[in-house]
Amino acid sequence: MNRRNTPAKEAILSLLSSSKRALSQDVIERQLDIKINRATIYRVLNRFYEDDIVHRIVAEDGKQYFAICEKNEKNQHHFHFRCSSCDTIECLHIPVDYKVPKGYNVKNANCVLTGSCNDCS
Amino acid sequence: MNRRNTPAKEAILSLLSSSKRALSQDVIERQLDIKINRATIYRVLNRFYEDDIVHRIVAEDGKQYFAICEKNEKNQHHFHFRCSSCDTIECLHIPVDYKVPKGYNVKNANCVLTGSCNDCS
DNA sequence: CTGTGTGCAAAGGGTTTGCAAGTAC
DNA sequence: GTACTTGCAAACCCTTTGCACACAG
Repeated sequence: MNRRNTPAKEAILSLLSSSKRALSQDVIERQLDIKINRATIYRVLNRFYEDDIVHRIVAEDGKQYFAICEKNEKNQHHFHFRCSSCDTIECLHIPVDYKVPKGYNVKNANCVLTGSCNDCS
Repeated sequence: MNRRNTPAKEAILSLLSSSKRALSQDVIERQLDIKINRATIYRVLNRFYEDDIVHRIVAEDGKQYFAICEKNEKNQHHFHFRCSSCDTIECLHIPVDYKVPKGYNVKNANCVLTGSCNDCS
């Protein structure tokens, strides 16, 4: 399964790279300079996710948000903060600390704190 | 906005009370003895949620799961564990420990660890 | 030229809503 | 009797899929 470079991928990757926040498909579509189809955006994001280029957060609103994986936190679970006022999600760079009962195996962590951020408080 | 006791509410509350797991609407509908409409189940669950009778978890699959609030953990955020093999969610009774940057205000926490549980490992 | 990527439209799955009929109190 | 509840069907929203065409390598 080879991957090809296309304008759509470059645009989405560049947008994610320049954003401090985790973005959802609709926000990405709105912020892109070029018009890219909804389905294409999802396909590109899912490929980035498979290739560990981005991580995916599912928030309380049931929507998926995507953010670039920073090198030093790759495969490292961290908290996310969702501001319900400005409806953005940001990575808090705080590692998630937990212990699970014996026999349990954790593969992924989806931790989102919701409230109001510094700008909105 | 008064609340009335109805067979639907009693049945759903009793099912949630007897379950060790957080349940989604489809599972609730399937496990109920009496037939209750999908929309009604959601309305009852949302009312329970407003009244702090249950808490709501949104998992990576984007679905809502509901579990009875235990007295001693009311308003206390704890981890949840979702087993991707048997597709159940359970409350881990492990408090979520975090600190947020200055000016941030946390109202809710939605923390789900995903992996395989003791039975499925 | 071959196989990956894209747009479009439609389908899918979970959740909510409008409305008329039912029922708790 | 009044206001809350329910069932039904349809609407909504986010995400995925099928298919034909476009295009990167």
